[in-house]
Amino acid sequence: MAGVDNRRTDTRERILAVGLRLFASQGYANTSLRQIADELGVTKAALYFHFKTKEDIVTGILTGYLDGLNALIEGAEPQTAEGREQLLRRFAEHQAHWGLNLMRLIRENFTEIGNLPFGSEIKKAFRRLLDTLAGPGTTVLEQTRARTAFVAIQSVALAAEDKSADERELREAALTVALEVLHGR
Amino acid sequence: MAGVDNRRTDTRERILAVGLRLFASQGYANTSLRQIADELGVTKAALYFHFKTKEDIVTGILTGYLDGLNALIEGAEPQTAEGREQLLRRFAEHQAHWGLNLMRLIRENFTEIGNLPFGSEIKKAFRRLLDTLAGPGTTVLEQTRARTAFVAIQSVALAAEDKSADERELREAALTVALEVLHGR
DNA sequence: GTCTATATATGGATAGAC
DNA sequence: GTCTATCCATATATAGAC
Repeated sequence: MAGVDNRRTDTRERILAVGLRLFASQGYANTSLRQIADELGVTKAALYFHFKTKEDIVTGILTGYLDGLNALIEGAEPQTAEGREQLLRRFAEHQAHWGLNLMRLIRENFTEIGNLPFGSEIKKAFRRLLDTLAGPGTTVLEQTRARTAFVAIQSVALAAEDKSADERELREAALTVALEVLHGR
Repeated sequence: MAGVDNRRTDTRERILAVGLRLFASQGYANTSLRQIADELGVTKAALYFHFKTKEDIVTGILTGYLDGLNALIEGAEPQTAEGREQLLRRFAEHQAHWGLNLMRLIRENFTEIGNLPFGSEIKKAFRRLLDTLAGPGTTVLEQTRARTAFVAIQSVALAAEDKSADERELREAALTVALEVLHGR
């Protein structure tokens, strides 16, 4: 039957999970394949059965996130204030869905990730998101509002680092503030 | 006379300048001493006359920034709303004074920098700044406002990346939005 | 799918001459 | 203050056995 003989068919997923955690907490360049392999109880060579390069691992971690982000932007209605607020809400949900470690990997390792070929796609998506969020025919002040709303959502990862408050409460507060700043309350 | 025979007494400063630019644009781990040396037209070994380790270079880059930041926080009056707004204004000036590359080095390489011994001091200072900015006896919502005001100022570096708008205008808009978000308009 | 062994490159750092 | 030469550790990646 399906699912019976897959004792280690999940190795690929486990590599992605450990890679995400280590990349997020130590940085991409500072995390070696040996470290990932050790945590999984395998050797470095085993990783190369599942991924051709180190970069392929981080690509595997980020690809679903990027696809969802692009879908968000694609489906937005940037002409109306309601449509832009809706986009901001969906972005907040998207961030919550992918979790704190992925948020940290992207935001707090922005240079490292953004300089990778795949990472530049994420940078492009972020820029499209900011432009869409700001709306058409935008002033610098409106662009600043959109950007601030965007980083307000992202900053949940910063707050959740060593706070006693629970993540859900932090997300709700961040969304509240982000929404009110988006169009000047 | 002083200043006559200093053809290369400024090498130390030039190392810091090139290091800042490369660390900010490529990341700390991804920038080799060889690359810094090449841009200066010297060899790696020459760097070791001026700095004992690679880490000492990034410490030299960040130390003035950290001292100024701590002085800001020390001199703040966190008991009143006016005092907290004043702190935010001074933080904005401080960021402007140290420039975009240093802002990027800290914010967009947060994991790499923050995991260095010296970098953890900056993380601590940021946390003190956030706490001070939020004021005494703070709710989650007020903490979120303080954090959002903080990242709004930081996000100038993100905006200045490929925009035609001038840096000064971006800074003013960021401060305006940050101030209005700090205490809920 | 995972292992051992190894090729190959590059990094930070030091010794000692000039 | 800068150079050449080198040490040494660690990194990614591959070959081939099991």
